[in-house]
Amino acid sequence: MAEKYDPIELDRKWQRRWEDARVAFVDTSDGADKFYMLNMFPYPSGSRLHVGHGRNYILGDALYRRERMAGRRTLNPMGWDAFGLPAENAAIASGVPPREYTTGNIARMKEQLRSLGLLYDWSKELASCDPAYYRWNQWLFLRMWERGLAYRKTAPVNWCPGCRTVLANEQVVDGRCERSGDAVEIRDLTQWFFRITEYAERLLAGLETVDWPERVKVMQRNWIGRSEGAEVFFRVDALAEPIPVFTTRPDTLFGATFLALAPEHPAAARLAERSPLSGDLARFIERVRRSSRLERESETGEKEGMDTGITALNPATGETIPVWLANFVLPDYGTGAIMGVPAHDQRDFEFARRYGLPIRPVYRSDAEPDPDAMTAAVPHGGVLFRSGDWNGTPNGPAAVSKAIDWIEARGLGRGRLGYRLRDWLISRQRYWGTPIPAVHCPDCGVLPVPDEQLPVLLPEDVAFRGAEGNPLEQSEAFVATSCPDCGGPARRETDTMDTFVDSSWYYLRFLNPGDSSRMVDSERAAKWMPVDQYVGGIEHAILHLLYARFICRVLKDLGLVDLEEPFARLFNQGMITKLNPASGKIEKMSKSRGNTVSPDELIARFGADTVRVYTLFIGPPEKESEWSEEGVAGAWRFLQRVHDVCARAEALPAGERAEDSPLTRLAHRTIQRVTEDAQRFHFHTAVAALMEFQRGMAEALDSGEESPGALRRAAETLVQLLHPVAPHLTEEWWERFGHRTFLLDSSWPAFDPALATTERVTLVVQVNGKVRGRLDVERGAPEPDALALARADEKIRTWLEGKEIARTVYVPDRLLNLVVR
RNA sequence: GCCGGAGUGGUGGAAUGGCAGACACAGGGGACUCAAAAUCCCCCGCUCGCAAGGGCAUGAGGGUUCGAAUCCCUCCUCCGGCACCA
Repeated sequence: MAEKYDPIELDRKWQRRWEDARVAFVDTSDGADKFYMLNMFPYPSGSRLHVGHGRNYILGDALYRRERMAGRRTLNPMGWDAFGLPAENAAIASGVPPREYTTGNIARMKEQLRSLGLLYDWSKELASCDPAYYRWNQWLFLRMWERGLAYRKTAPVNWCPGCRTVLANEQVVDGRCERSGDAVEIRDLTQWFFRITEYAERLLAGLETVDWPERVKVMQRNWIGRSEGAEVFFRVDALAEPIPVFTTRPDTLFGATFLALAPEHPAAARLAERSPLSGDLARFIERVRRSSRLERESETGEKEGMDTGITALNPATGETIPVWLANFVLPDYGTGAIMGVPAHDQRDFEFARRYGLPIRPVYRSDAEPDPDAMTAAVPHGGVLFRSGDWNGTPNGPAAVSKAIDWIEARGLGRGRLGYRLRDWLISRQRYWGTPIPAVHCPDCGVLPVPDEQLPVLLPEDVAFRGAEGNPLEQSEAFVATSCPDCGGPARRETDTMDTFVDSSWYYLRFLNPGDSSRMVDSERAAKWMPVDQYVGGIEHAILHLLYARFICRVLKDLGLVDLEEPFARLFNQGMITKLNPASGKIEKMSKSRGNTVSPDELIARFGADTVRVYTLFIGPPEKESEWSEEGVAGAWRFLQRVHDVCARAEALPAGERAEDSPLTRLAHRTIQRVTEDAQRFHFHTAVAALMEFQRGMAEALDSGEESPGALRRAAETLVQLLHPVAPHLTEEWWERFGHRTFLLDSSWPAFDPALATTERVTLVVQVNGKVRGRLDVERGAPEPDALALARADEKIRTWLEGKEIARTVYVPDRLLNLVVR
């Protein structure tokens, strides 16, 4: 046998070769045969990657190499989502400046990616903390400000005490900060927002056009939360302006027996002043405002309210109804005010019962519901009654639109859509992010930084003391500026942008990373966008993916790109899990749980190819899979065997034409299987097919029944098909088989459908649907032949004894079913 | 509660209307070796049977079909999302 398989040496050799040749470089000025594939760019964390992270990149690299061999000019860039809290926290903890910390992490992480044999077009590398990058965040912000898409408002916002900053709605999970887990407080603050709600309809519509996992699309639809309804105006006797109410059931307007306002509603305070219960109301408003999100949203939370003593007019009945403040009315959904229809809405019902408010049913199925006997709201159903002109209208969408028409005709309101989606709060009271380019002038107000002054640089000579808050506030050199309008002394905005702004357009920047003249190269974007295949974790199902879709639309409206959906196809890889010795349970692999496996040691011992083979073989990539140390050894053994069969085939002469032989047929069948599996990312079954192929080759080498040419060609096919999974070993053999160019640059093998089959097939014979025998027949054997063979078969004959064949079902090359009586 | 996904040997999984368990891992047996490691070969769903062979089996129950892990209905369990959103 030839020399031993030395993966460490091969890793070194081929990683250097690929790098020296800049194999992954793509000229993006040319869009011919383009394929843009992208892994979500990572945060350069201070801890080393574990094999769970590795799955994402290995899968991406295998896809990249496969697409490339299939003949596409494939772009596979990499960059760094380099702003964010950990670097700043590290600075507070250890005094290392965030930039230095981040740069060091990037270098280490890059080396780790390289050691896995991952190929990226590093000529397009970018880092979001680079002023050459983040200046375009600022430029975009200014354009959005001009169009009213970026704005400042004072509102109750989410405050994370642990992170000491506000958060977007999307970053609050179950009332807690998604990062730190701290309970989120509600504070009234003046903050910067992006008007994503204006794009709600377009964001929903676009979901129909992308090839994404259904669950991600469902999550986004849920998050946007569209509902159709109407805005109805209620005249309030103490106020000049009527109060608008959003409802999805305007058809129940005649059943509205009270009006309820969120305590945060701007009219609430004014009502309190005019109310005889002024003091009590003010205290109630204060108490509700101070409650945490956790309390406000908890399911057990009591519905609490207070009568303002002021009345409104039900616009349909003309009756006087009381105006209440209620804690269950949310300030930032709809109009922050509701009409209470206790007969047909469970929440309103509970509220009405608690405070003795009247209940007035307007839908009846058989008998009229008795308000006094009701123990719960009556579902909408039957027909309307006690509803004037609408009486007799059956429940359904027609009733709703009839009501809207009626309301609009009388000027009492209008049809409207409601969304659960809130505007994106982008300001952060932290240092390590893009400075928001605004100036506060005592005379002129809040003004944009002029374009020519961009970028507003993040100062790097600041002190990190922790509890004192954003170091930018302490940096007089940063804060002190002059007003762009009057020239007088002014102060800079010290909030920075949510880092999700950075990641919402980076995929475009890979096309012109060094371009200091513009944010996006529209021509190249036209040629290369959208990203054909995006790969990343499910944790960004809403956050990053929603923001990126939004910003892409904004860029379209700015005329910079001509598309709405940046990511045509999305793939979410499943997590890697492992037994956690601490808890005894199988859990997601993570540093904090202490159940990580480092790829570094495995690479040092078995080489990168083994880690790649096992990672891809572990299971279907979209599902979570449990890491097993023993499984790694299996991958290693397989590569060893591949090495052995290649070594045995090395000395054989390359054959001329493919002759028809069992091995050739196996090769073509394997090409077909691997090609199809790779197309649906199922490298685990592709590897299984290659394992069978390898064994078939070993047997053919032993038997001596195959020609040298067939053996040698099979070895080359094996090496080609295995390349996306195990690039180092396969490049080595490709070279030793006499090829002068990279295997990576070879053409993916094509299969001949006529050869991707065997000549003889096993025909299953069933009697009454049960398998009773198997026949070895020639492919394409006609039914009478098969039937004759089955009748002649001794085993099958015993099942037919004394029976009459009533019917036969014949599926050529597969099965013969004899139905007997 | 609503929506989405999943449930197959000891384990990861394969098969998406036609041989259930490919390919691996673990386990058992053997070869090589003074021995060990490495490597290679064989066995490996449950059950009845000396064997030949039979029966059962893809969360549970029903249905469609010549034939169901796969399609339909009812239910159970687990995972994920949304949920006081008017």
